[in-house]
Amino acid sequence: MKSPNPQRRSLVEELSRRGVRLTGQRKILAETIQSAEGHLDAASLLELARKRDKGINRATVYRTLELLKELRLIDELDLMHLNGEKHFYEAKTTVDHVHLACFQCGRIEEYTSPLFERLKAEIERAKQFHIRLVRLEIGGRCSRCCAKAQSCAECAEEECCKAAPVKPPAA
Amino acid sequence: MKSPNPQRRSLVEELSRRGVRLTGQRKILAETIQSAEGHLDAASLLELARKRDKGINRATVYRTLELLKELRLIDELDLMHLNGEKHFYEAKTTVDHVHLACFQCGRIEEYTSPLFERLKAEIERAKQFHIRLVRLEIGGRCSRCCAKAQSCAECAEEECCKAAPVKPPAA
DNA sequence: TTTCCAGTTGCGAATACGTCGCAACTAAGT
DNA sequence: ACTTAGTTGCGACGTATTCGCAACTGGAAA
Ligand SMILES: [Mn+2]
Ligand SMILES: [Mn+2]
Ligand SMILES: [Zn+2]
Ligand SMILES: [Zn+2]
Repeated sequence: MKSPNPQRRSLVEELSRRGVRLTGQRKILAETIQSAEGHLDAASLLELARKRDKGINRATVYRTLELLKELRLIDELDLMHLNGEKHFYEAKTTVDHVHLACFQCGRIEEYTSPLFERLKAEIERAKQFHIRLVRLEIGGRCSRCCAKAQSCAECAEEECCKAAPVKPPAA
Repeated sequence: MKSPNPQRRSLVEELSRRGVRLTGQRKILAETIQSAEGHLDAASLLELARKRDKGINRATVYRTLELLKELRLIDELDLMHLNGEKHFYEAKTTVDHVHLACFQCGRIEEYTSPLFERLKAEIERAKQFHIRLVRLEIGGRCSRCCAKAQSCAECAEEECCKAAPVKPPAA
């Protein structure tokens, strides 16, 4: 579940570079997001941040997430609302990635593709739309859960998910 | 803001075809969603449905949305949470479409592309992931708002959105 | 260094959105 | 018509997020 691409600068560096006031809370929150292995929701972020500063408040977490979103240093995700309506956050990576959420086991996978980049470029051209951020989220059944399923009874009026052979992405 | 592709059957037809109990409320809600010009949130759907049956309850709206989602007759959208955390709903179309939300004017545009279809196919193959539903949402500035902007001062450390010439999508 | 203040924080109450349990109701099969 | 499993209305509840305001503080200026 780790990001497929490294960030150029740390979130904290990026904040000071942009003249944002660097409070203790912001440093802790930014570093916590950056070093998290997965995708954090606001509550988990608060919990982790409190290990470093017991006093950090929930409102500050939300305000900081808003700030980082605005500055496009983090992305906000739904992850298919597999469990409640909360949102998840991750430090932006150098190249956008797709999120795949398995409805059966809840695992989240990530995927990048030149085809995704081409699609974005096409949209900008065709619609003359200036893209600021992109979210491609997919729900379904992961390979592991597909393999476990004996038949495709769960697939409901649809061709089996085990049919396709593995093949490397072609741009 | 209307769907770019027609549905094969009406939602109500689809419900009875699948042996779902057809209550008055479900008929009204399904028809309301289908005939809506835009993307409805739960509150708007309730309001519209109440024009036909004053008694319809909020809980029924949420339960029906859940049902229609499960049956994959509607899609759920965030539309970039331009205004609150609510979700939006629309009848599924024959081919998936991208949603483009303008942060400046709030307009929602839709877009389909063979490239999008190719990307989905690639993901299914490469990750052996059985896709059940897809949500590609993009936030940025629409062509109208790009045209209105004198300079790209708002674009913030980024190339201007007016640079690219119009070109038809190439699959 | 010390001063200063715009910007930030903690707090608790408020809001927004969605969910639940349960008794009353109804679609649809017999 | 009878029956009953599934559905609804209702109001209370839960969870995620926001807000107003007084106290605090980063960092620029003196
Ligand atoms: Mn990710
Ligand atoms: Mn959402
Ligand atoms: Zn799985
Ligand atoms: Zn616009």
